[in-house]
Amino acid sequence: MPELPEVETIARGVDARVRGDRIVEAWFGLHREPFKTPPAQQAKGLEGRVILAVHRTGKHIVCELGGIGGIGSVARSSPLDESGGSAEAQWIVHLGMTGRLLVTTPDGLVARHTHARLTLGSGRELRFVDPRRFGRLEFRDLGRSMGFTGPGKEPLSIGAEEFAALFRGRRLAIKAALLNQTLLAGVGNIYADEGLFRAGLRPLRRAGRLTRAELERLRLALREVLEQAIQSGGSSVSDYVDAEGMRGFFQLEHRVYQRTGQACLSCETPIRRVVVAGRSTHYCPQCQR
DNA sequence: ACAGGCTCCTGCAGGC
DNA sequence: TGCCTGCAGGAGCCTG
Repeated sequence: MPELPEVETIARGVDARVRGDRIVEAWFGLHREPFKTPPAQQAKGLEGRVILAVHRTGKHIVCELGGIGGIGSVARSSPLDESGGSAEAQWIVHLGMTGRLLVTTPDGLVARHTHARLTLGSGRELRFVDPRRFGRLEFRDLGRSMGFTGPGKEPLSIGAEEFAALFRGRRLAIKAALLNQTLLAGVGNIYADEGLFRAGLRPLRRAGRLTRAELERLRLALREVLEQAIQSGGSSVSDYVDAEGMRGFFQLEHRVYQRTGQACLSCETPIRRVVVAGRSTHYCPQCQR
């Protein structure tokens, strides 16, 4: 399940392969509603545009697109800033649980559950594959709507004060709060568990009851684990692969996630599993208080 | 306003 | 061997 590190890895990989390329043709499979923008409208909006940059916001992949027509936007001398600078449109991809965004050669075998194929000027294709269809695709014309900013704060850059403020007065479990994308954007089930373990905090503690010192441990632990995971190319637990179809390696560094019953790597106490906010949650009853 | 639960969807594992 | 059930979960929606 792609979370911040996996999405970051994919966005970087896609950016490296398609930046400056033009979308010649867009094809969308006719499925019920894996789309936030109707498929026909997306295809119409995408065709002819140059991909200026691809980056991550929370768990979303944002493709910044130039205008239709002239190649002025590619040929510009000043480099494009991360937010897309003079982009005129955006294609926003959320991978859900099982989504993949792949850059392939045109003759590459079309995987089952391929819902979108963007044919690029270079001849390559950008493909969206999503068996479980929890993913979402959205097109935004920036002349008509605001650029995508994401729902919550970025865990890699948020400061201590702002982080603490997110949880103040909240009665829900800290684990549930971490999964709430309108607070922090990008943390999912794996990194919530791993961050809480590294911070030594029990997932069921009420968010608003954590001390300032505990919250600061959590903020730093999350940042550390997310950065390490990005270094490793993400975690491949089910079917996650990057833009090239390669698996990540951070699953080898998981200390609690999906280690129910196994010895804690710090104290050898068996790792416990409980359900919080409908999600399996793994923790060490000895190390986490 | 907030919190918790249900729902979508498919693939896979486990049990009989 | 083959079928069935249950489980995995991000996020939107509904309810209390």
